[in-house]
Amino acid sequence: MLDPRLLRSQTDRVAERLARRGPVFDRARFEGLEARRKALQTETEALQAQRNAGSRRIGQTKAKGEDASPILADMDRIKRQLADNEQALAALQTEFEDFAFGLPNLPADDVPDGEDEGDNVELRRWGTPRPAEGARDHVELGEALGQMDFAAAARLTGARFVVLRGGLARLQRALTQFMLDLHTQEHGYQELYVPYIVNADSLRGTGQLPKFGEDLFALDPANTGGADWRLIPTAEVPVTNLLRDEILEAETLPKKWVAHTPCFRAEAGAAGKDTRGMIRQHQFEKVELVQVTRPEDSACALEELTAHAEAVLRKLELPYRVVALCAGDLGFAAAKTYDLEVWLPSQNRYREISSCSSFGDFQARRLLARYRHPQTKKPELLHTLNGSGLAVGRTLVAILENHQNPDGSIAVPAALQGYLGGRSCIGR
RNA sequence: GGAGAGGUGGCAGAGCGGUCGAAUGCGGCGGUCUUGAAAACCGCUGAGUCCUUGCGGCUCCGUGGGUUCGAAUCCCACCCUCUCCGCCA
Repeated sequence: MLDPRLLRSQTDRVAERLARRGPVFDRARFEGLEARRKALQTETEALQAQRNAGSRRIGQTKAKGEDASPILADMDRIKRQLADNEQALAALQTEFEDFAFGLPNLPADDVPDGEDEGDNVELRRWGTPRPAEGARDHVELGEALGQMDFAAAARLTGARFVVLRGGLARLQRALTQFMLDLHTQEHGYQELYVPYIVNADSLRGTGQLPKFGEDLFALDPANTGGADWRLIPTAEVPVTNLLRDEILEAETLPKKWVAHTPCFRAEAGAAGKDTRGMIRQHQFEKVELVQVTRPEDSACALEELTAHAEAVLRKLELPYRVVALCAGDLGFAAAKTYDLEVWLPSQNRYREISSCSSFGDFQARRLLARYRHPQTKKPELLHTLNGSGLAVGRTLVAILENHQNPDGSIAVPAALQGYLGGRSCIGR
């Protein structure tokens, strides 16, 4: 969430920066809420101070063996008024929090202007895109190999799932191992294993709740003791929430974590989009990079993290481009985002395969994720970043489409062959 | 799933319903001493938040309710941890 103090003290500036995303900030509503909160909170805290002072006096009076009943009579009035005030304040605070939690992050100053996807700015390209002519798509290739089966998955579960067999199942595993090894051995990340089911507090911490609950699969409360547990939509949730309510020592920073998890997305509102193939599934594998830095280091860390994700594409010999998202296309919690888009010849265009974002202190504030400043010794909010490194399912799609041979077999990039028992080709 | 014990500051660990945000120890920071370090001694040392920024106020002792003028302390429910038993990949 945004800094409430900044919101109050520099409302103009905040409104201006939020306006770059579009009409997301109802300023009149904010100012109304804020005026009521201020009055009510000040009054309530004053009453609490009276109550505390009165109670103390009663204790002292009784200790001296004197009669405390005059004070007690006065306390009755304070008590009743306080009960009313506290109730009203709690309601108002809930309303205020709902409002504040609904506000997206401020775009970083160097984020390009723009309303939507069309205004994103391409920064660089790598590799030579394979022409669309003669290129079969991954569904055709996978099914012809007899190793990618959507019909079977539909029978097991429903739409937007897949069964992989033999070489392609192994290819997915190989891709995962390759990515983990690259990030841990060459890029300095620590590998984590984390729960795939998280509670509502964790989802609030990273910003999936309260706004985006419909995109998450929820467990039956009958099986959770009534708790609100969801399947993770990304490893970002359990990994970043490791910081919740923590105060880290400065010398332990930056934290660089990598985790491979399945990701579960209800994809509410995506009906009709990418219904063919493995591009948009309810369940997919992802290797996620997370960094936690001091505030002054987060800008560099984003460049570094993006380069780490790019390294995967290069080693897999997959043509891609890097795009800076414009203000209007930024995700809710992001201050700045680079998307990596891999070339898909069957679609004759680049498709997102990784999204690398800096969140500034937006997530850290919700999480109360802090570090102790070496000079002031005071806790200060950390900066969080993450990016896919990469989405494994989409990487598999890209491998198939970019490295297909005329006979329908798939050439295995050199970097991956060691993970496939030395094989250089996946065929029937 | 059953039985028992327990959740208090960075850690360990006290805490008769009444100046308790909380003894004490360790750790950390600063100082004295020292050529330097250690030891010893002295002092400081939780977090969040509000406003009229004051040597201010409020909130926080697993979570949520309740009793009370007043709750870390009493009552209820839940969560978690540990030990033992059962079950299980």
